[in-house]
Amino acid sequence: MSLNAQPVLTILALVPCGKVVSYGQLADLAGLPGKARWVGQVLQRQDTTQLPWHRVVASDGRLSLAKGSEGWQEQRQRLQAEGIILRGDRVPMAQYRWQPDLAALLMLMEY
DNA sequence: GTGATGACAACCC
DNA sequence: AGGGTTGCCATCA
Repeated sequence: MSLNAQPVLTILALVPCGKVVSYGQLADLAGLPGKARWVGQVLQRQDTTQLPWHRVVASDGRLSLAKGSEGWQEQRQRLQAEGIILRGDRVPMAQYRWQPDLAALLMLMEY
């Protein structure tokens, strides 16, 4: 049986504007520790047009798309549009990493 | 079953 | 900072 991407998509939808999460962090929050790469596959396959897909970056703050590619540029632009200031080609994770608050955690327990 | 692939991550020079 | 290595794991050919 293949894994269910729903939890990942559900949690991604909770990431607030101006904040980002890493693939591994998203996997952890979805109750799938160690499946960071799989999260990447999900974002690539699913229709993310209604989700904040651009708020998912690598653990070191880089955008996991070919540097200079179309998608890379769009993600970069979207992040900046939310007030995120990139340093070089990276997002300063210490400053912008999303830390779910109590309210968010309670929401996660609902589904 | 097996090997290759990738929108990952943690190390180690 | 930049580059290479290793571990990881679902998919797919």
